[in-house]
Amino acid sequence: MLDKRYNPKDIEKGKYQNWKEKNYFECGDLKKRKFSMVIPPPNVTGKLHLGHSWNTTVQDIIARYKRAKGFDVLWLPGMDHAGIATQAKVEERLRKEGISRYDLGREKFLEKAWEWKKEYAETIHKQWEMMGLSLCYSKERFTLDEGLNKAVRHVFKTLYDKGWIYQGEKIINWDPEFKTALSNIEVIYQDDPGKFYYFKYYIENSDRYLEVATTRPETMFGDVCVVVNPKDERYKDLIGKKVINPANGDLLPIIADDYVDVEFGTGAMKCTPAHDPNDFIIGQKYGFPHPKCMDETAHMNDLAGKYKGQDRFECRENLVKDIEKAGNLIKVEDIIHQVGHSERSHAVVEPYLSKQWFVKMDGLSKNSLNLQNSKDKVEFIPERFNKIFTNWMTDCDDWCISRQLWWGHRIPAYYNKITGEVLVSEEEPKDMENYTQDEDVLDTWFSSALWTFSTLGWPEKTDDIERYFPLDIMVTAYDIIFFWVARMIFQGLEFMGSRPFDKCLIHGLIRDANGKKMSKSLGNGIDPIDVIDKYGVDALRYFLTTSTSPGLDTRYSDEKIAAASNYLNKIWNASRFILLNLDDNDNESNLSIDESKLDAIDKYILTRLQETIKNVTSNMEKYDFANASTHLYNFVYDDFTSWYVELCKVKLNGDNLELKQNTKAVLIKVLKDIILMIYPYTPFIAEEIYLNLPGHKESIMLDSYPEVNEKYLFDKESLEVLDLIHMIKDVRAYKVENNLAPNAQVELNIVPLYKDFDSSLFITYLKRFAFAKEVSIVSTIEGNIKVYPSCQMEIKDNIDKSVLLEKIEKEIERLNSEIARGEKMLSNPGFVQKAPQAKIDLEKAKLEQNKKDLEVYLEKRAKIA
RNA sequence: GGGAGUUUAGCUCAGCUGGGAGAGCAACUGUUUUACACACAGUAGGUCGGCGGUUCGAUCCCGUCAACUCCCACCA
Repeated sequence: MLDKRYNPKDIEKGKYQNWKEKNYFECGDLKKRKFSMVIPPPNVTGKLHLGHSWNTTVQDIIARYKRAKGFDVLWLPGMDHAGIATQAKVEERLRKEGISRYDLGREKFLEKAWEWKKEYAETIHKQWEMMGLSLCYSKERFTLDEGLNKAVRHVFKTLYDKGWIYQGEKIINWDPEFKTALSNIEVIYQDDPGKFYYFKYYIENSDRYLEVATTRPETMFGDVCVVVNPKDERYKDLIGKKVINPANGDLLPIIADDYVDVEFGTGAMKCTPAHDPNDFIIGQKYGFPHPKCMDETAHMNDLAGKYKGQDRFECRENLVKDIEKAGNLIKVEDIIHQVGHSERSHAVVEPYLSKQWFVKMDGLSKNSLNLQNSKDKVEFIPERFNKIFTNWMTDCDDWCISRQLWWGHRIPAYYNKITGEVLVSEEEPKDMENYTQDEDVLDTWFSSALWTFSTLGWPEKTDDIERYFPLDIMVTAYDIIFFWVARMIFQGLEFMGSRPFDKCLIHGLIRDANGKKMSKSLGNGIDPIDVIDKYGVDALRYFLTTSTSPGLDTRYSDEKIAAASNYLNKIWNASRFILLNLDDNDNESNLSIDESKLDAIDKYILTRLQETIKNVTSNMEKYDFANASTHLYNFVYDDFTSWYVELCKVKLNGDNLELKQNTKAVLIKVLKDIILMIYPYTPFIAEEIYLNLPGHKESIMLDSYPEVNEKYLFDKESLEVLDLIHMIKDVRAYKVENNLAPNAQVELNIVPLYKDFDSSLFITYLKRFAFAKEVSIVSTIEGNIKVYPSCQMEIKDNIDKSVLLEKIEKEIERLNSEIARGEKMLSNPGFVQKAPQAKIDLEKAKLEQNKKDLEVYLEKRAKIA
């Protein structure tokens, strides 16, 4: 039997281990239709946050729902080695012990990194368990495991042979802290305060000078020329002459190029090919060299003369001071400008000329765009994210994939020690002694991009690939559409020849109560574990998946979790009440519904139940879990606990044993369906209640999702019970209005409006729930009248005529305005001609009813007056 | 500079293909009614951001303006 209180901690205990041990999470039943998903692999860098909880709960709901719907569900778990992020953490840990990765050397360092991975994998497993995720653990993968490495090598080699992977010397985004190249999307631009320095560049052998402005004076040591616009009248005569670089006295030619904007700054631009992508293009165009003035840690090199060894910002400051002393500083403007920072280290990214590996994007993106224009496209939910995806695909730069790190897939390129020739090969060359392997590793996302099929054993031809690829759905937040979703799509297309998943369900980010992003530095992060401790995991899961709208961000709030918890408590207690009413000999068979004995109230709840199953299911199918849950919530509160369970108490306390038994059967039936529908959201409480129901299976995980049953749809009885409910409400309101106690006794008269009106139903329940001393069936009503579709009701009282008249007057007024509205609508030729027939009929019926009601009230008024 | 999203009750948000706006929390009144005070019964609260258009009819469709948020973009 259920405890008096819903206590999440107690009921969550042991369930997960049990499910896991019984292999309920595993897939492989070939008799069933397959449904497959892979988890977006979390980084092995730390604890999971609420964003993960959200993302994985959505998937768990899908997995559990699909299993209950009879699918063979593969939900593949795994983790990401997260190159830069993890390496940074490991290095940080080492630094605390006073050692650097270079002290250890590559091999030893990697051992440390694997230790780290092991440690954090354990943490992540624990958190998955805590969240109740029904993952197929037997299929678990890691982005750096042997199989995935094989896939990576194969992909690299294939694309290289095709010419779609190449090595090139380009300006890339350099992270001077982690000393590695980054891809464009790993750079975060933010508005930083900066300075715009205006310097005098004297014309050679002249007193005249050119004003040149820059935000990065330290790069002046890498300058090769000054560029002006050929149309710029101010400088026309200077083109071809030379100016003196105020940083080092070098002579720089003045050249002309359209690229320079006459309006911007001084109209004269210094050009540093090795430290700026645009300058690089200009440098190439005019055949300038491209000297670098910094080393890989963004410290100045030989070119910077006396500033050698200084950090770039230190050099900037010193250099400006020196130029000022020399009288060549004109002014300094404070500006706010966009500065690129490394996504991981947050260091200011240095555009830097460097030899790196790239993935050529034009062919891959064209294929993806074609896919999205075909009927085989990946369906984004919500759809607008397709546009985000295709916009990005339409013009994206080549993808820089090499990273100067150790933790990751090492690039399968080998350089001949003598000739320097490059050999790209999936396996080490046989004469390895003649080769050295490329030192670099691949961008983490290179392996993540293959996650949808490499995890199934590709490039081997495995049964899992055959059965589970392509995946049915991918669930992820919108912030990694470019990093991950896009790359999975083009790689899936390239190597598997099809979209990697049919649908891509995009959700938002979780924010704090004020709408701010949760972050460590702000200290506004919420640890899922704390929430679980306080409210239980079911409440957290329910909150995460129901108080959100597709594709939008959501705010965390304690109140919302508390509300979820209250809801679960409600279900708990309703279950408890129902179970308390069972006796020892009740079992599955004597609790099956006898349809011939259903009364109006049973028919009402069963009808509403069918409608609810229909609405919930259709929303589950659309992956709209918020909407689905709302339908269930309303049913649970309004129809089931507020009315049906309350009304049933009459029958349960009565002495009609047959009726009582059938009522219990209906209660159990409705409760069971509710539990089965709430189960994907809140598996723990659902399992606990489920296991207390008669005729339960070994676990709710083995039962199936409720289906609509046409034989439980009843119109007339539903309508009558609805009227009964309205009557009870009206009587209650009447009492409040007249300062009567809630349980004050009243006398009621009822006029049935049709022949087979079930008067005993109304009498019984009005007595109990409206505290009616007496309910009489009459043919006409003298006093305080209320009108319903199936009957009229009078609350007998001795209010004086004037008050009664006033009330009737009010009602007449209301009806008149309703009738006026209806008549206006129906006499509008436009409406009658163009509105759908159903709407016209509805309005006509409403008008008729209102007219009828008005007549009743008018008659009443005449009588009293 | 381009693109997307948001704007509905005091707060957080729903509102499904256009046909008289809803929930949760908060507020107010009442109730220890034998599942639940984590509850029940009831009440109050909204020119659905502004303007214009389409339509018989607009919170919903179109245009425009405003505010906020986010993404993308090489302006030195």
